[in-house]
Amino acid sequence: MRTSTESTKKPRGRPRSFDTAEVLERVRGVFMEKGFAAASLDELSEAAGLNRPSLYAAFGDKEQLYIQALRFYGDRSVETLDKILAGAGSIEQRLAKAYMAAIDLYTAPPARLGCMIVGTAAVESPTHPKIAAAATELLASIEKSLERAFAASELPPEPTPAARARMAGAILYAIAIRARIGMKAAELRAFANSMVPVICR
Amino acid sequence: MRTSTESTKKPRGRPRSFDTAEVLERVRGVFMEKGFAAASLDELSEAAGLNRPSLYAAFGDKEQLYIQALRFYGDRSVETLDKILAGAGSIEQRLAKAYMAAIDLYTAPPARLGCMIVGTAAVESPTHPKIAAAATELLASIEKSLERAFAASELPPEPTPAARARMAGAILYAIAIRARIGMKAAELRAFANSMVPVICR
DNA sequence: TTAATTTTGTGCGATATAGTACATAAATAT
DNA sequence: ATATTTATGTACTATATCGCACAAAATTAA
Repeated sequence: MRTSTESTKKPRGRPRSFDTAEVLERVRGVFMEKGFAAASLDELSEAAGLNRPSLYAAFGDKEQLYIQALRFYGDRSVETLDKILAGAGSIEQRLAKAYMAAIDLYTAPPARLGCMIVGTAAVESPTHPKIAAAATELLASIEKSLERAFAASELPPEPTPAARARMAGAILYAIAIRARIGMKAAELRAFANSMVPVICR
Repeated sequence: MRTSTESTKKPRGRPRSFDTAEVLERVRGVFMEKGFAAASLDELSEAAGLNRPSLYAAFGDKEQLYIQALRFYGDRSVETLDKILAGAGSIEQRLAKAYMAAIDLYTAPPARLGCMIVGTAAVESPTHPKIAAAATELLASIEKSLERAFAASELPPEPTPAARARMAGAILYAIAIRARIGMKAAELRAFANSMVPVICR
């Protein structure tokens, strides 16, 4: 019986010369720096290490490629967030840890590119409904993850877990924006740390 | 003696057939919908009602045109914000009013395009330093405006006016992002209203 | 009226860009 | 071995995009 996770089957034709995850990661780097529209397929295929026809055959057109890179990035981010929030320590400590990890990612040298969802997907949303849908879904996942953490915490019930999650999410998005516009990591960390007790009051 | 505000002098050659403010406003609409890179000069000049060479002569290249539209938008936004924050009512009421005005702007039909600074300028920042500089300046103006309002209020001094301003600004940016990704005005208003007492505690 | 000055608009050119056709290469199935 | 299948890479096409040259138009200065 064939399951969808059965990956040890030998494919029929010539084997691929690339690893999907690595290509999506490299492609994501170009999209993150330039945005969707300004990233040319020449740059993308060069960064990916394979040429345009192979890109098209494997991922479809530019929009589909972008969405796959976005989902790849977003899913891993949500996973990381979940792991940190499910870890040890007080909710304040875990939230702070999540912010620090996000800031590290958003300000990773050499450039401070922020978050792909907030930083480039949002711009394309009005003209690319599929990108908007993916971005909406990912932000919802992030806030669900935060909400679960608040719901499982011993905080007062009054600002509801959902309200706290919206607030914590808003701070995260603002951090991403500020990173991309040029704010340094140290300043971002100070801001995030100052917000943790406000959210967890 | 000639002052820089002396505008009643008769210019020398053929008079312009357009109003600068109106052109910048129309151009801004195109940039807001498509973003910087995806907005073509053909679309821009058509929306502006004048042809490309006139656009170039009057505003310079695409980047300069974008920056002028951004500044035009940003300066007016800061002005409006200042006016609302300097108005009557408690600081809570004025902050809420400022958020409601921003949400009206961000969700103005037919599309929900959010804020030009947060929504499109941030994306271009890594590749266009001049746009990054303008965006940084404008966000600083917004936060200065908020800070002045908090400093003049009777709130407890403990979260400093600057800290409150960073927080209020972060909420504003998150609203802009969520608007552009598709969140409805009613939901945004509920979120903003829930945040006002937290900021003004 | 003539010269000087600035704006306008048609049209051009160089470049780049998205997407694809087609022949070649590398693997498995029989 | 031969056929089948999938991936690769060169080369191509159609389009569109940015920026500008240049002549005509509209105004003021003299």
